[in-house]
Amino acid sequence: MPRPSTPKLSIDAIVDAAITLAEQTGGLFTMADLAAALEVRPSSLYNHVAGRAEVVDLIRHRMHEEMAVRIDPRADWRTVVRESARAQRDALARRPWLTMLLATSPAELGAAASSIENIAFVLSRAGFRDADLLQIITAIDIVAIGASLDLLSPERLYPRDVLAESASLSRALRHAPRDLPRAESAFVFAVDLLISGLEQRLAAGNPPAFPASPA
Amino acid sequence: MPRPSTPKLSIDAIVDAAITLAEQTGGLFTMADLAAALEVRPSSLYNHVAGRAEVVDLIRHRMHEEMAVRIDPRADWRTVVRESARAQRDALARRPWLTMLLATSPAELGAAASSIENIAFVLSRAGFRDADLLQIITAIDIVAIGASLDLLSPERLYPRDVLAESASLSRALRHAPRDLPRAESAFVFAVDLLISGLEQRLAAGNPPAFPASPA
DNA sequence: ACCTGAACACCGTTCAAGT
DNA sequence: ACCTGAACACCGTTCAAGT
Repeated sequence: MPRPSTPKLSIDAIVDAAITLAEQTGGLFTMADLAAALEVRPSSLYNHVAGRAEVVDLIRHRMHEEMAVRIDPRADWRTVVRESARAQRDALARRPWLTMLLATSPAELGAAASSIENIAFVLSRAGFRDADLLQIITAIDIVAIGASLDLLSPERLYPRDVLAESASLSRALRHAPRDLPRAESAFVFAVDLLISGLEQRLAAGNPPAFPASPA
Repeated sequence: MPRPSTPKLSIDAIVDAAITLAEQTGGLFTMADLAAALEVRPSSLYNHVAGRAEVVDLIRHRMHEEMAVRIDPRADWRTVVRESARAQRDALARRPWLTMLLATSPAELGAAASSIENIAFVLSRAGFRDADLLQIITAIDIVAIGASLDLLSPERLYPRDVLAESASLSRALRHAPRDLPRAESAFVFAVDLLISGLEQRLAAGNPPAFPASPA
């Protein structure tokens, strides 16, 4: 029974199924699996999308929408930095294997632009130099992306025999906090370092060259 | 002429060719291409490696070796942090599309363990708490990995029409430094922020809870 | 021990045929 | 307009056959 009166497929349904599939299998989906999940033959998909690459693009677009945070332009800049890093990391952390899709995303940042505009506004008002704004925003990105990839690493990073010969390292591991997963607490720690560094930069009168830089 | 007196293939030759291929094509290699580059039929490869997955594992191992830095245990901790972040990012930056391989690497950190031991030693001697060492080391990782992925983003991130409506953002872009590529200067900036944050943490007497954390 | 050619299942994609 | 089945080129992998 080809061509039912009401279409079985839609772009949204395809993207939904692809994301669900990616979540279940851990990052890969085949057109065959995608078709099966939608109870359709593979060739039917091509009536709605140009190919697998377009499905990936659509997923990417969906993720960028998820990452757009509502930033209150009157909030404290520390809160804004912390919350935007958090929102971005959480969106990636929910599907860490898709981080790679985002990293290679060309320009696609239209959806996120309004939140970025707000971040830039808040930072600017807080007293940061125009010349630093892009770097600060990118630094937040870097930490969010790096932290979500870090999430793919196993909880125990070092084999036992390595630790036997590494006094400082094994001491570090023995004393590491256990209330949160390693990747989670490291993310919070890194963001706090970032904010603390920014505070110091503001306090130092916003120097053109970063004080710690030339060493 | 099958079976020449001297073998045409070796594991090292296969890994070398696979890396070269990955560099040229931008991250993907097929067994067919790999065989062709080695002037051999695809099936020959299976006399030396179990399959494509093992080649990927071998590449990963090679990269971890490259990332192991010689750390002078007597150096200043700031220098150590900066140099180890740099070494790790550069190794990834040379082949950014392989960063994903590293991110998912299970445990493989034997090769890097001695440099990490040295970093932990230096940080510990500088006065950082045992409970913070793993988080500091992971924060360095996060920035290095995030920065190398950032390298895959295009130089111009925001489409023109977006900028028209974003006053602060477009002002940020106009004033952004142009002496270095965006990804490069953002990496240096982020590492400097990290170090600056760590300095402040030391100066504050190494508080158990990070000062900036609860907000 | 190691290279080869033929074969397999699977992949993404195309397209004429149906309604 | 939209689903289908048959077909294509390509992929990773296996294996008996060669030396």
